Amino acid sequence: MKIGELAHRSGLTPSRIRFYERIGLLKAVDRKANGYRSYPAEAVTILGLIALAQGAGFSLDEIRGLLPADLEHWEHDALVGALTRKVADIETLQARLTRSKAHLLQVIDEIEARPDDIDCATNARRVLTRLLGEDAEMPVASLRAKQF
Amino acid sequence: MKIGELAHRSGLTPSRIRFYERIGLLKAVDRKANGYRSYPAEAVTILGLIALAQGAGFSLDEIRGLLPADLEHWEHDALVGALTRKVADIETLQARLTRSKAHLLQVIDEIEARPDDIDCATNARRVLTRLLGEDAEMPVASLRAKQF
DNA sequence: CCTGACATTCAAGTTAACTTTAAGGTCAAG
DNA sequence: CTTGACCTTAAAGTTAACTTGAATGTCAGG
Repeated sequence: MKIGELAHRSGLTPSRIRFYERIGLLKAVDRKANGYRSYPAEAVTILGLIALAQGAGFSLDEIRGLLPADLEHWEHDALVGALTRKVADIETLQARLTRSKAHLLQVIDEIEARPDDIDCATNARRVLTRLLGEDAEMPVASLRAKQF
Repeated sequence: MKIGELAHRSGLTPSRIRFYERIGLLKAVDRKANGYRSYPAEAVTILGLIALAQGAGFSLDEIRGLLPADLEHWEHDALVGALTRKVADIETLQARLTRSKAHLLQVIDEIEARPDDIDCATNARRVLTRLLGEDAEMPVASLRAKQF
């Protein structure tokens, strides 16, 4: 299988597949006489697995550390450990998101539920003062992504 | 107030404050005769607000579009709209994280609960086949962050 | 008057995960 | 024998949000 077909079958681009090879995520593959890469059927599975792991929140570096040379021989303990840590990471992030959401809803409420006897400027000051009194959180990259 | 003191009081670095000015997030500030920036007390509030908004998931671009020239005169509708959209974004991300977590836990279980009459390689094939049959998710940047 | 802690600018570097560009080889079909 | 769809490489560009570096200026204290 040439790289174009592998790209088609895995849903990745050829440049991405070559990139993965360059950074050592994919081991160097056989070449035909003309220099073209020639992939075994298993490559589709490997690429699918990489995409899957990425979707679950693993970086390419992490994936490289976990992906075995042979798809049938995994380092169970390292793998289960990494999966377990990722679950914990997700839980941490979920807790943050829950707090962020509650904060945002509170601000929306404070803006919309302003009593008639308080003018906008005063209400703005009030909200600002309360907001800046609480401890701040660090940015969460994924919330700024155009698409997720 | 010079930039060093503002940095100290806001918890940001001077370079970051200058950077915010350069990209138009902070309007150009008064200068002393020697060229040093001279900030009003309000600047601490503005920077605190920017950091807060970042923590809630807003990009600097988004923040620039929402921050008013005068902290007491906000564009209520645009602001409430943006806050509401951000809440929706958070909910979308939370749903994804919940699915990811469930997937990870299922994989952990399939690895650990392998029946004694099935060998590792067979179990690996079984898990892989099931995994790659499901529809994949796109990467979530925040799960790969070193710190969050 | 000198030293050290500040301040200034502009340009370039950082990170991750790719894509794009440029310049060129291969090959089947018409 | 030419066209177009592939393939190759290496290097540079992309994005966001900063930081770092280089070269230089300012100023208060001893």
